[in-house]
Amino acid sequence: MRLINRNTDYAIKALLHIAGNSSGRFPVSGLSDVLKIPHPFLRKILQVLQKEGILLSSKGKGGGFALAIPPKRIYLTDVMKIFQGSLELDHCLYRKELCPDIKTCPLRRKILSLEKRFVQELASITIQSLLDDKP
Amino acid sequence: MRLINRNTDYAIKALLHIAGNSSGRFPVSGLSDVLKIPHPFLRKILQVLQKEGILLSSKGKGGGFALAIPPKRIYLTDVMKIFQGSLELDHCLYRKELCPDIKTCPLRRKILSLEKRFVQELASITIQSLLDDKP
DNA sequence: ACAATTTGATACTCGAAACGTATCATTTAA
DNA sequence: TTAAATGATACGTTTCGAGTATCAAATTGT
Repeated sequence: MRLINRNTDYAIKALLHIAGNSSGRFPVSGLSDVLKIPHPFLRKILQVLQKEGILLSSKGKGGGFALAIPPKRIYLTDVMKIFQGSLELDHCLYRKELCPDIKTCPLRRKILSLEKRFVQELASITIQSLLDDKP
Repeated sequence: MRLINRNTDYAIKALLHIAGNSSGRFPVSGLSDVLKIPHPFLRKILQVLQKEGILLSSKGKGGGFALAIPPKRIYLTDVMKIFQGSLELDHCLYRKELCPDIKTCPLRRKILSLEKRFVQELASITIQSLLDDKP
């Protein structure tokens, strides 16, 4: 079972680093060294975060990335949605289509109710709350 | 996010059908018609459940599968473990190895505690409880 | 002006896992 | 003895996650 994929994981690590070291701009090269994430891969991730309005970027010498919004407004679930799509736990897939007994399937009903609470708890996690938790 | 994969989903559907219609033996052919699951695929799934002690099987004419244990002792999490491996939500993978900052990663710590409660709730679901919930 | 450094955009490769099929052997009831 | 069932296992196909490669555009220090 995979709750967090690598894109999300790397994105969170990068955001934590940026949020925890408030100097101006963070170029990918520095981040990829510190976080030990392949440079081109991290770069693609940060570009996505920029498009989504979570990071600011500036080109050229002295350029790099910085937070576009304060850490307490960057939610883990937002990042997950960006890199992993919907947070729904059950897809009830039936060969490309929705499962035909989506109305009556008791498994689906149970899972949906558990899911709701779980996602609510997940939704309370922000970059700021993770920073606060750091040992 | 994929909580339940197809093997598990099909397995649960089959178990629900068998548990909900107490006649002697259920051959794969009948089940695959009713549940609209490809015959050879379902067959492989039921064979696994037999090996795991959840189903009994008998060969030859009039043969088929039946429950080996009562529905209230067949747990969703057992079936998930059989077909999906460990239930852990976070793997903290870092290129095939464990993430190097597994001790300090604040994301991991948070997720672990949420996970624990979630799996506990999942663990209360049995074939019997799903049957009871049926509309 | 220019060279170095940075991001923007996008196409591509690679491998593993999920999903499903095929086949031959064995058992059993009628 | 034959038809109907499972046992065992190998194979194929598709999808997706993970990571690479490359060219273009912008910015800054000299």
